[in-house]
Amino acid sequence: MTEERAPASQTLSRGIRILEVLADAREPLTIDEIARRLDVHRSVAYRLLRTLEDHGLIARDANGHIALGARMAALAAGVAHDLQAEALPELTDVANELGMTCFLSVLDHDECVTLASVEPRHAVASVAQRPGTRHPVTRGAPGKAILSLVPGASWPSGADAHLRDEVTDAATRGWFESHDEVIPSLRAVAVPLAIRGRGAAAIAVVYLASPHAPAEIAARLARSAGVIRAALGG
Amino acid sequence: MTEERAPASQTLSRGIRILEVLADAREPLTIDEIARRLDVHRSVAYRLLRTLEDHGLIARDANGHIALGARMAALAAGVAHDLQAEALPELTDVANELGMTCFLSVLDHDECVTLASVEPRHAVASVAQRPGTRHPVTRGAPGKAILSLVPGASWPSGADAHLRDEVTDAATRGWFESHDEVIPSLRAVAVPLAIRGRGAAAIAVVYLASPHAPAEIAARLARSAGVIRAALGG
DNA sequence: ATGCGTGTGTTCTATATTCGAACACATTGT
DNA sequence: ACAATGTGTTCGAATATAGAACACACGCAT
Repeated sequence: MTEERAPASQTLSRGIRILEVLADAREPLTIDEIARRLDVHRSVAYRLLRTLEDHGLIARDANGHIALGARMAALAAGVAHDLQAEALPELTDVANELGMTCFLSVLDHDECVTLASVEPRHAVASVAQRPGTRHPVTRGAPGKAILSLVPGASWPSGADAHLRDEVTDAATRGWFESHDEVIPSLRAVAVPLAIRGRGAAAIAVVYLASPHAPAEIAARLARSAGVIRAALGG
Repeated sequence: MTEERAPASQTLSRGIRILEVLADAREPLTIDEIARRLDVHRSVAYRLLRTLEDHGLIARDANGHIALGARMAALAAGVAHDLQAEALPELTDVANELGMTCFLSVLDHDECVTLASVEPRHAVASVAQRPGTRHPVTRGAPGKAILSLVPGASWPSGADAHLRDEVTDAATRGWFESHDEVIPSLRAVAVPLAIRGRGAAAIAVVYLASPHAPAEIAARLARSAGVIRAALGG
């Protein structure tokens, strides 16, 4: 059944799993605890940790406990670097004009990952879409906007017929909205952002209440999406 | 001389170097090019890349070329997670009250890394300190603020006597300023942010010109620093 | 103090894992 | 048609790694 033909590197895979474990854990961990969670011998974890430390990806606090290092953030700055660079000014403009948190999301397998976000002056809440947050792409306006760019055949398994109809319907008008889907009582409006040769993306805003009509918001987002796409030759 | 007794993991180190190479390269690379830059056999790079791909840390564009994947951003969100969470609302307040970009930096070996930044409404420029940017800690106001928290013995090699005097002088008044140090014609004001058991950090603002006196700005920053430190039990 | 539990760092050998060459194939441009 | 470039796969040899075992430091209870 499971056509397991993946000749993966054991050592590298374990090293990455350490990073994943540390990102999940909200607190610094000991070597023993990390080895336990990876289900490897402690001396293995030790060598891997030493290597990660050499590269600055992890750091030890005063107690010797281990957490992700600041250089992880520096590495992540290279993700879709040009897209972020072009999108950020636009996100800022939209956030300030509409008074809403505005953010950029991209597709990552079956999840919707926020790459950058900008808060306006009177942010309703600190529920701000922090960069790096992710949730299933089948939920929320940005997710649906992204799905509208993806060939139906390669949709994730969580997509039912109802979702397909909803997405294809909204795709014709060019924008998407959601309510209570990712964060309770929060609304979102999103437009897809397709760039040549790059994965699907979307820009969106979230808000509690707004003087603007959703269609009006969508029009503003679409304008910025056009600017970004033009800048990247998409 | 160099007591090289670092039993590091070759495989993991090479895998990480791939990520570093991809972060540096502003464009997607081929497997051959990556293997060339790592100076390893292509089949080695291939297996490592396959593993990185399994974990979502890299992705291929339409041409099959390779770039950092969105999940890198998700991983990086775990860096100093609690610090970021506590600092972000404060950064936002400061940015909006002073009308300047406000950001959080931490120490990473001999570099100053920006973890989070917030732009105000009327941002003078999109020179916004993007999260992940880094520069030598010996330059700029945030760097000096961070250095003031570091025992002199463990200062980086780039620190001369002049810098030491400057930092110790400013440390007594509690805040730091710089001009033309990191970005030409830009000024910055920073205050140190020491948190129990965690690495040195600082919050700062950058601006071109300001109606506020530097001391006034510093006082506002210090207030937020106090709030953050209190929240984290530092 | 003594013992106990936990955590870190180091050394060592068998072997599983990785290395690197070679092959097959697709694509692109000359 | 041919070379040039890139990708994916196989395979034996060699080496980097896995995991056990040891030495040590620290905190905490008995």
